[in-house]
Amino acid sequence: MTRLNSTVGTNTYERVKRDVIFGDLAPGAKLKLDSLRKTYGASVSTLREILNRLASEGFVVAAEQRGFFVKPVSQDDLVEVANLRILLECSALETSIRAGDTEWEGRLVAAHHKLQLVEQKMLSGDHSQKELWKRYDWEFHQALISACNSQNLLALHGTIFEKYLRYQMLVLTFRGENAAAEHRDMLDAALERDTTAAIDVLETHIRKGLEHTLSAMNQSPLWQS
Amino acid sequence: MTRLNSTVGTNTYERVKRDVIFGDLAPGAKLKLDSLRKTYGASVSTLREILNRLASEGFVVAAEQRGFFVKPVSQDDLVEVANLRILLECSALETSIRAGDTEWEGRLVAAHHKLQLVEQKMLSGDHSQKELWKRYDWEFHQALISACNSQNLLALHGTIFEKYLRYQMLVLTFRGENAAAEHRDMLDAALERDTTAAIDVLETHIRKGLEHTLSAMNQSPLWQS
DNA sequence: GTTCGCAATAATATATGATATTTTTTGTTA
DNA sequence: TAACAAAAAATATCATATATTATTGCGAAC
Repeated sequence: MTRLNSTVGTNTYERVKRDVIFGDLAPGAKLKLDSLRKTYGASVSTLREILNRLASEGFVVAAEQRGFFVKPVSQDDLVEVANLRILLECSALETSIRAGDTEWEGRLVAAHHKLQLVEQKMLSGDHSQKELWKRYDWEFHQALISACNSQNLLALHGTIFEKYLRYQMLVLTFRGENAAAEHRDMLDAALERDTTAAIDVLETHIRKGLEHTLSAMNQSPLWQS
Repeated sequence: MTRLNSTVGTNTYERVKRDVIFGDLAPGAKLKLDSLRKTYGASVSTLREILNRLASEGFVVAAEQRGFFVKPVSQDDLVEVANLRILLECSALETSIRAGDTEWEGRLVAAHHKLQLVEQKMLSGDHSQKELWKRYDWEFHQALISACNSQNLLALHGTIFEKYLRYQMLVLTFRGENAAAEHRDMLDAALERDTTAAIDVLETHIRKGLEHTLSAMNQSPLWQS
């Protein structure tokens, strides 16, 4: 019973990636193959396949002949990632609103409903389900752009979103009522097919999230690399 | 004497990637590990590392338990790639023109000079150096956006550019005087810091290239997947 | 006679442990 | 303290074993 996925490689890949994104593997940390072998219970070659994949996605840095490291974090990098998320997600949102059909609207309200429930819970003080919250956040944003008709764009956006998410998980804070309101506004604008309004809210949403994360990074001198 | 790069992995990676981009490995072809082992003279594990990397970059498709395939081509995919190139390259060009210094201008004129020389040669009938031409084309576009101040953006653009290039190599045609004129216009606009003009020419440049490639694909029914 | 289902076999992919190379650390001497 | 050699640790690569998928051949049913 090794999850639903069949191969050791795929399973371990997801575990390692999750551990990078959620900070269980610290930024900049050396990834010694032998240690990983013990931690994840996979062979060196299998782990190397995984690390190579993660390196080309940018979650890991590969240094020729000197092994692998968790990708370091920096404020500059965060700004780059946020700007890229704005560029990709806004562009995808525009075509998605234009092309979205009834099915799309259905996905939208469904995703927002689930997200909104968790957000309410967090607003009332229950911060126990951060991972679930972030998953629903991802699903909502994903639903918004899902009708953009470009697999390539969706794939690129997916990785960028995950990189952005990593920074959010590192500072571990919740922007509360504001973020929830922005999500509501985006849903409304999308259903009304008000492209410019939707894009506007989305850009603000990301920019505010960026500032929020940046100032949280400034608070603790850990990330000042 | 195995090139300048040290490891077998890196060298073979570049060879395989080149063979995908230049069509020596046909779109959709099965990549049997044992055959590859003979062709490239690297072990199966090393090759799997390479194919995993190429898969996450989108040059190869990995099918769980059924191996690897060269990424198929299609007109839809080409359109996606071209649109993504427009999105990324225009955005990068804008900030690059804004932020570029004298060093940047130097890189620009140097890159254009080299490109222009090869283009002249091709215009006068000498089509013997397509690979060099494409390399200079890449270097020129790269130089234009090199001052955009985002490693993340440059990396993403790099891969998209290579995917676009692959389609151009598959149809193997030369757009001639027009493309050369557009390159000249871009150089001029960039040096004059005329952002909108530069972006305008760039977008046209890519759109015309797209149409050119699409119609070449329609000519031969090979790519009608 | 053809098609379908099913076993046996071959081909292939995945995963592992062992070996060769390279880098890093340690310890000794000038 | 610096330079350098030897030892240790870690990476890169390979050959091989295991698990999965694809193919072939055969017999039963239509």
